Amino acid sequence: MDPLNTPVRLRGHATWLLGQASTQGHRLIGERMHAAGVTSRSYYSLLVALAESGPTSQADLGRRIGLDRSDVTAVVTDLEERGYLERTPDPADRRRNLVNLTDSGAKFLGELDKEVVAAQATLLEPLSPEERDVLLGMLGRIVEHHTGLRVSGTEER
Amino acid sequence: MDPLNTPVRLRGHATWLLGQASTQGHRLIGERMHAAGVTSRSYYSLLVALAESGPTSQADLGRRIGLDRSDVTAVVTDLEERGYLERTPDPADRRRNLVNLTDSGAKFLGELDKEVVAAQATLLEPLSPEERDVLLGMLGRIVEHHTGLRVSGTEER
DNA sequence: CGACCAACATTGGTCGTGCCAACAGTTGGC
DNA sequence: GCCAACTGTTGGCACGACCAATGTTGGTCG
Repeated sequence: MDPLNTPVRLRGHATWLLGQASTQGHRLIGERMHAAGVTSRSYYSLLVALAESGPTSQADLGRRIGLDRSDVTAVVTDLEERGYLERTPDPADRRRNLVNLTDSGAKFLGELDKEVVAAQATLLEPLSPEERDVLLGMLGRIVEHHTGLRVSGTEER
Repeated sequence: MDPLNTPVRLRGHATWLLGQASTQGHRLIGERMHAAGVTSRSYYSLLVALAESGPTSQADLGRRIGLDRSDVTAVVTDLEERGYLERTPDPADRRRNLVNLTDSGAKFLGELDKEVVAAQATLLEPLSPEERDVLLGMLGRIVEHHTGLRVSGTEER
């Protein structure tokens, strides 16, 4: 790519800028994740969701992070083989697998988390702390508006 | 996806918000493009680049919009079959194809442009005009910082 | 109680996009 | 005149998103 000659009309569109910025962010995260031994971002999302909710079914995990059930199966299988989580049949509902985060899984998530947070800082480097807040706020409103998700305003007060 | 239960830790990350916002933007554009008879965003990018530069080689087009030479070939072939552009061998350099935008191609680009601009407005709906400028400015700085592209500050002065 | 529909986990497949490798033809510099 | 670099083209791989079918279990309604 030759960024210096990108068409002016493209550079001015919000969708193009968002796509570029998103790509850069995913690139930064991808590099750090790969160094930590993980190839896909889904792994991190799934572990985060699991840590936040406690033991849950795979379907629930998938719904919360926007991952298809079939893909959840693959990720869970891989993470289970690494010893980061366990599958146990739910005694209350034998259709479900109760997915459980192990100690080493929690530790691994901690490492990934450090990488992810560091990637955020690198991505937002050219912005001041105040600007970063403004940016996150506006992005949150956009996402909220188009998905129904409540992103901002939940932390404080 | 169940956006209401997305893990809090994910929702706060800039990369996640950017990814979601970018996805929404691409979805909006995709819908409108599909209605206009085009399946991929590359078509629009390529036509824009071509309109801005005048007749050029395929390699040049690809470099400017970040598309691989092989993929450029496919898009150009398709657009040529639709009559939106023409391939003519460059007499000055027989390796190259001079790609030329036809009248109907320019007209088609005009239609696509309307859709794309409308999609921007829909995406940024929850933001005031001033906020949109701020957002585009910050995104531009991020992209510029990580790619070397000069996005902002070129129009005015 | 039995019949029916919905949800679960799993397997297997499709599709779009980005990217790389190889190729033959061509150019320009040394 | 030679060799490195470039061009367009074909073919392929990888990855993510997505969908369909299957066997199993849960809940509901007659």
